[in-house]
Amino acid sequence: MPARPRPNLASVAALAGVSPSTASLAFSGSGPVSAATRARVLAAAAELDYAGPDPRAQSLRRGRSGIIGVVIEDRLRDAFRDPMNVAMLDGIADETGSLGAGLLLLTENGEGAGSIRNAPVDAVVLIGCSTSLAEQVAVFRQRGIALVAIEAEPMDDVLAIDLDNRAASKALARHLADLGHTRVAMVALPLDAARARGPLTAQAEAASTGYTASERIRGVREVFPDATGVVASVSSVEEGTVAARSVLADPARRPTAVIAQSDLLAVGVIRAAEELGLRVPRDLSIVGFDGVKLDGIAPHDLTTMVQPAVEKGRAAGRGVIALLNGGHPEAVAFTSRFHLGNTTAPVPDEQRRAAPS
Amino acid sequence: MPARPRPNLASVAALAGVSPSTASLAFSGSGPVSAATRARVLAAAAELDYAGPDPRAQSLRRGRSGIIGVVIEDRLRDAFRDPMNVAMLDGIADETGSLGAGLLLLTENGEGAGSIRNAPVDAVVLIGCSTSLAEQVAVFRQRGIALVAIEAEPMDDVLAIDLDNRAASKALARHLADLGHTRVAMVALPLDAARARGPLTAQAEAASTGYTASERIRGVREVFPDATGVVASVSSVEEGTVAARSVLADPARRPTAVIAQSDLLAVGVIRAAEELGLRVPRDLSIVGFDGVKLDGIAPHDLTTMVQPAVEKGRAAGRGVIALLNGGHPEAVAFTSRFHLGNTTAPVPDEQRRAAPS
DNA sequence: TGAGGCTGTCGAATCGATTCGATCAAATCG
DNA sequence: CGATTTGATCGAATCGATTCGACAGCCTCA
Repeated sequence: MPARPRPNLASVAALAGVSPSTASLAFSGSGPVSAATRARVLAAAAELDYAGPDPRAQSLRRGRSGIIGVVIEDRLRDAFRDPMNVAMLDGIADETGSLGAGLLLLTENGEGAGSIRNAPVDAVVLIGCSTSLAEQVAVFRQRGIALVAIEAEPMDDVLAIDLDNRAASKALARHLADLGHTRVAMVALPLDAARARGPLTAQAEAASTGYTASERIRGVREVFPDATGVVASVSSVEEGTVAARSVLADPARRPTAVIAQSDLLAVGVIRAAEELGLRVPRDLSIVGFDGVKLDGIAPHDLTTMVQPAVEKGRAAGRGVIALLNGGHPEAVAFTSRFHLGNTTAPVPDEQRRAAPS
Repeated sequence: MPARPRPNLASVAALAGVSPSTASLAFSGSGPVSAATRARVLAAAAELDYAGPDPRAQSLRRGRSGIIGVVIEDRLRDAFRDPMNVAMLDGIADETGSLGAGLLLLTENGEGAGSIRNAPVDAVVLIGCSTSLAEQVAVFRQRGIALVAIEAEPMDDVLAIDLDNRAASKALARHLADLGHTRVAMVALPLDAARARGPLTAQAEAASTGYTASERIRGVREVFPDATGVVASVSSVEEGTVAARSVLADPARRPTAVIAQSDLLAVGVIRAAEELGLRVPRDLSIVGFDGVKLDGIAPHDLTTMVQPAVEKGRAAGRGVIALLNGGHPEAVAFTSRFHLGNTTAPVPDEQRRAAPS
């Protein structure tokens, strides 16, 4: 067998005795083709083992690839550990699936071939991306690729899907303030692509490119201007424990409340507190963010802000579709809902006295 | 501004005063081009706001899109809830990332435009796919797309990455048998794409298209031919609880041990057992599968088989690369490792007496 | 000085399909 | 029965880049 070349539409057309244009119509179904002709074309295709029009050629000709890129500035493993990201992805898929488009996972690290800038996508959704992506965004814009960003610094020609991170964090902080807390520490999400773990210094805060983390910090600072904190390297329970250990290490300057920037981190903080023999919420109040349904933390019920993650993804998906249809969708802003659990309590009297020292 | 058309390589070349072929060389970097010429071309590109060669055209010409499809026969939300799937994905990305290729998430449900069969991918990795995908696989084969399947029924021209599901499950069953258990129930992974929850009937078992689930059942049956069971609709803690409730409902015919087909399900079983006031492992032994690092189940330490999920993904990724390079990689079979936790114990005497009834 | 080897550049074919306008036959209408 | 509409099919241009072979200079070495 001489390993004949892969069949193409032209060869199928030739075998069927029709022109390529007719064969194309027979496959796409759009256009007047007699039933007999279509049958002949399909038969020829079957005989040649032809699988249908080549998607690559189609996408060139049509100018559409049917692929939507999702830029995740993180290792897949880390990104998907956070249920929020998965939920958003699912929301996007929900909406764009009807369009018959697949989601292409793009991570920034593919430095080699510059995979991000060379991806044949029709649109791109940026999830939790830092402003350091500006360069890539510029390329997408040049290419005329529709852009949607979930929780990012506002950018021209980028449809923004936002969350009230600042106000929501402020509400949590206020809740703690109302309970009498004054010594409050934060466990923050990564501030930049480097994702280094460490103390939350003014310097690190100023240099932050992480929009979500920064906004949440700002919200807290509106109530507790001088709150200290540490930065986690990823949103996970383990990382929360590690971060909390350093926050709670010194009994002398131990905070009475910890504001974790995600529920996963918050659970980690609870674990660290338990390790140290602290009772939650009696000795330490803890709040999270996201509203993940966590299991395994019973009897605790985390006080947190519940955010509509799937809805954010859906909105992004709808935005993509609207943009691809030439529409001008408007930015969407979601709000979080306060959930009062049992991980916060008033500051005990002896702590209260110690506070102003 | 007359909204001039998007620039292409030809227009850039014209502006730079060179031929398109030279301009192409200037961009690709492969080929002898004088520094001066390259600079002129790049300057022209900048002036026209040209973002570089169009990926769609490149992929047509080159016959490669640089995209690797990952077929997940499930809703994204459900698939990514299971850390095993995420780990595999991460492993794949690890290896193929060097190739500068992105991962395209393909779910079977995109019935509309037939997105799966029309995806411009160079290779496809099937994860946890049932044999009902045979049709799609045939299309990929026709297209000359490299195929790798993780845990699937062996197929021609599909590189198999396998796990010792049957032997591993048998080992777990044997462990329970050695402890004296005879009344054992299974909580199985979904048997087909329908993912219906329900009892594990002989009929359902025979009709199963889920390779992994079937293999694990068979392994158990080699020790406990008559074990009963239920089928879960997805691998998650909640679903494990739901499934376990029905398994443990009737005190008269309650099993003394439950074999869950995933650690997530197993944790769900533990929860259900605790709900019913059963002590684990004293009243009920429980084993899982996967070796997920689960938190929040302390003081329990699940007895399970630890499987190398990331390594499976890596092997798949390497297989993809080898196939794309025209190689003939060999099938890989991974083995699981037994982990003895504290969720299994000998059958108590009173139960033992009741058993032969 | 002439043959041979590089280098830099260009022409033209090619990847595989889509689509607009043209053509031609058959069917409908007045 | 001639004119017009309708339906099916075909030709040819087009999408945007890559790449092979050819060609012209220029340098080197005998």
